[in-house]
This record gives sequence, C-alpha cells and structure tokens, in this order.
Amino acid sequence: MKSKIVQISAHSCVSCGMRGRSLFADLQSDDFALIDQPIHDLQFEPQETLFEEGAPGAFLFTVRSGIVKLVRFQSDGTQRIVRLLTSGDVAGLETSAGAHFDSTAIALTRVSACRIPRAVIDRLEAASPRLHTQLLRKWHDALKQSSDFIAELATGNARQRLARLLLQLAQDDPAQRMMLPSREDVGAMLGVTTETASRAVAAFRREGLLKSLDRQGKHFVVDVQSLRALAEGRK
Amino acid sequence: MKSKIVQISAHSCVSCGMRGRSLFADLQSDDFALIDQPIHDLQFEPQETLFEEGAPGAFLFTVRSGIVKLVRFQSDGTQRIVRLLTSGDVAGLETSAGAHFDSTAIALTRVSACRIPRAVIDRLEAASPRLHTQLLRKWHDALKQSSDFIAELATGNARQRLARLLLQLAQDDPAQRMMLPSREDVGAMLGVTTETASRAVAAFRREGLLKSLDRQGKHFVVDVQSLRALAEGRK
DNA sequence: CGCACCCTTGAAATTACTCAAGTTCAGTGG
DNA sequence: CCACTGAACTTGAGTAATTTCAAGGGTGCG
Repeated sequence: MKSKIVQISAHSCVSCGMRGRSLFADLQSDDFALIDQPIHDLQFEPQETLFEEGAPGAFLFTVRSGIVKLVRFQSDGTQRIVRLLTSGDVAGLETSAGAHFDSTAIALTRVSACRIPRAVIDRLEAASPRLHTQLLRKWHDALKQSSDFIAELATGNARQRLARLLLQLAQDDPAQRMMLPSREDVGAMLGVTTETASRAVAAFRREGLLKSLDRQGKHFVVDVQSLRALAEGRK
Repeated sequence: MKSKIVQISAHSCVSCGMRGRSLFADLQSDDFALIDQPIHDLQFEPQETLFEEGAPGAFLFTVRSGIVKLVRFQSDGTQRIVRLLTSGDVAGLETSAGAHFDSTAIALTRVSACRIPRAVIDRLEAASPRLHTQLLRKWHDALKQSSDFIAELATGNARQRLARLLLQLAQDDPAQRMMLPSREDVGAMLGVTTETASRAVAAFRREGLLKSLDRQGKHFVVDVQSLRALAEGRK
C-alpha cells in the first residue's frame, strides 16, 4: 500500500470544499471539537483497494474525488460490480452499523478519500444529533443507488444497459464528457462478458453515440439525446 | 383497498411474537409509552399494494408474515423487482430519511404488516437511543439484500439465477419447501422474460431439482445439493 | 525493439427472446 | 353437474442476442 496519507486536523474539515456534500455537512463548529481521533486524507492510485469484503470495518470513507467500485467476487474468481461511488458518496457505511465490509472497494481512477474512524462517528452521533440526519441521508443514497443499479444496469439488452451506464457516468459533466473504465469493468457492471461490452462500445463509436477524446478509448463525449432514446427502449 | 385493519395498542407491541426481529427489538417497556400515534396491523391479500413509488412516505411497515416485492416500473410498462421482503424486514425505510417511496411495494402472498407512522419513529429515536441501533441494522440489512440481489440474481445464466432464487426462497424452511411466485414475477426478479422463467422452472422439474407439492406448480421441495452446485457454476 | 496488456474482431455454439399456439385449472353461471 | 371462460403456465419454431474460443491489432513501457 503506497497510498499517500495526509493527516487532517478537525480544523481543516470545517473549511473543506466538499463538506456540504459530506457526512459532516450539518455539523457546527463545536461538534468538530469532539473529533478525538485523526481523520486522514488518503490518495489511492487506480486498482488500489480501500478495503476488502469481510474485513472488520473500523473505518468509513468519504470519497472526495475520483470513482470507486464496490465489487463482490464470485466462486469462479470473476467479479461483479455492485455499485459505483463518486464524490460525496460514503464507502463502508456498514461500519456505522457495526458490521464487516460487505464488498471490496477498489479505486477506478485516482481517488482522494477521507478515512474516518468508526469511533468518531459513534461519538459524534451520541453527542450531537446533527450527524444523524446526514448519516440517514447517506444510507438512503446508498440503497437508492443500489436499486437503481438493478433497475438500470441489470435490465434490458447490452446496448440499453451500456447506454444507461454512459448517461450516468456523463451526468455530472456540463459538456457530457466521461471516462469509461476498462471493458472488463464495464462488463462486470452490466453483467455481460468483456467481449460483449467491447462490441457494444465499439458499435456506439461507429454509430456516433460516443466520440473519442483520446487515442486509448477511455474518454468520450456522449450523445445524450440518442442514448436516452436507446435507454428507454424507443430505439 | 379492502385490507383488514386491526389497531394495536403499544401494550401489544411489547408482547409481539416477532418483536425480537422487528424495529422495536431493543426498546424497553418505558419506551412504548412514547408511542403517541396508533400502530395498525394490516392484512394484505396477494396483489394488493402497501405503497406506491413517489408517494410521500408517512408510514413505514414491518413485515410480520408473508412476502412483499419491491418493484420499479419501466418506461415500457413492464416491471423490475428490485428486492423481496419477508418476515422481520422493513418496507419503506426511506420514510425514516424523510424521503418519498423509492419503489412500489406489492404483496406476493397474504401479508401481515405493522404500519408505523413516521412521527413515532422520529419521536422514539429522539427520546431513546435504543431504537437507533435497530434502525441502523435494518438499513444495513436492506442494503446488503440489495447488493446480494445484484450479485446473485442478476449474474450468470437463467438456470443459475433461478437456482439461487430457489435456494433463497427455501432457506428458512427446515424441509426445503418453498412457494414460487408467478412465472412473470420470477422473470421480473431474474431479469429474463416470463417464457424463459417458465422454461427454466419446467426443466428443473423434469430434472428432479424441484418436486411439486401441488397441482398448480406453486409449492415445491427443492434439491438443495444440486441447486447449490448449479448456482456456483460447478454444473 | 519487444513484451505485456487490453481492446477488438471473427465464427461457431449456446442461450435467450419473440410470437404464436396449446394446455391446465379454478371459478362462473347455466 | 357440467360446459364455458379467463388467466397463467407451457411448449414450439424461428430469430436475435450473447457467450465462447481464438486470433489479431494497438499502445505504452522497460
């Protein structure tokens, strides 16, 4: 594990640029005084793992930037991606319910994430009701994302699923740009083989639904109109 | 809506047979005095809906018996089942995060469920920390079930998915009996068509992995050994 | 330059979908 | 009591989509 670690003082949480979307959104300045254990800002390189399924969860992570995949490994060694996390999402929420990690978290891009000890969460929640609302919201977000995943990425044919994934990945960018993970990961998200994922991406490029921004075929501009039509089944 | 309604006094919650698995598991007798709004025990017939996606969630339900499906309707009118709830599970947890219902809940069998007003949850949680742990546990259960759904029922071919579903449906019965929903619902759970679901069930019956207990093909005894082998890919 | 890794493509085999027709069964009404 | 009906399940045949296995390209890195 070569990830860069930067220790954060409670003070710097207060002025964190993404605090509004983080777990600490509702905290008041007094509350930060209750943080009695260090919170670290960790940097992960692509492919590095934040935590592994089954490990006792002593920490929870707030993703500051980048994309994290949550995966389950199957008995044949292949992986199924069960959810994607982006900026503002929490990885390892199950920690706050006292459980072991339910899945393995792996960075898809460079990822910056705050690692918060479980004890800090427990203490803040007991001492201040303000963390509570935000924790509930994060649970809700996670559950909603998970059922969206089923409804959108595990339903319909490969072209439809890919269209929905692309729309999701491009949704935050004002210019409809997005970065596409490896074809293997795309397959693991859609529940299809790597080859099928590759063929579908290649077809979209030929049809002009995707326009390459680089030579490696990782960054694209998407045609939102047409993809939306495809995603909803009106071919 | 012809569902039978029975009003429950806080007193009867105390002695409820399934309280140990319910939201109120950790409450002490004092806590029940805080329940200032009626909790109803509702009976739903198969096909009746508990609540609809998008409705403002003023209630949350604890399933006492029976099976409830959570469904999302797609733009073409077909439905995708995103999760199943059984005894002890909570439907409409999103209520406790102040959100609208994320999916529609429909009874698959006769269902008995306690309808708890949101205000009761809020009050209990504010006044007593004991509800809290249990609420967290229920969020965790829901999220785990949702990712299990992806990993198990949306991965592999139709035979494998059906095998995993059957094992799940039979897991609580000491004699490996289970009741199978309509083929349409099976399809909506596995992400395949009704015909494919029907063919897979029929094949399992011919192969002896399923033995009918009735003429209508709803109740079966499952061959756990063989299904487990199939589910894990060791044919 | 060559190796490794990923992506792409091809062709055959398998699996799933579509459309259409039978079958069974429970409930209804003559 | 029995024929009729509707709904759900089953099955068949043809088509489409996906997987599988195998080989060929491109890119980046040592």
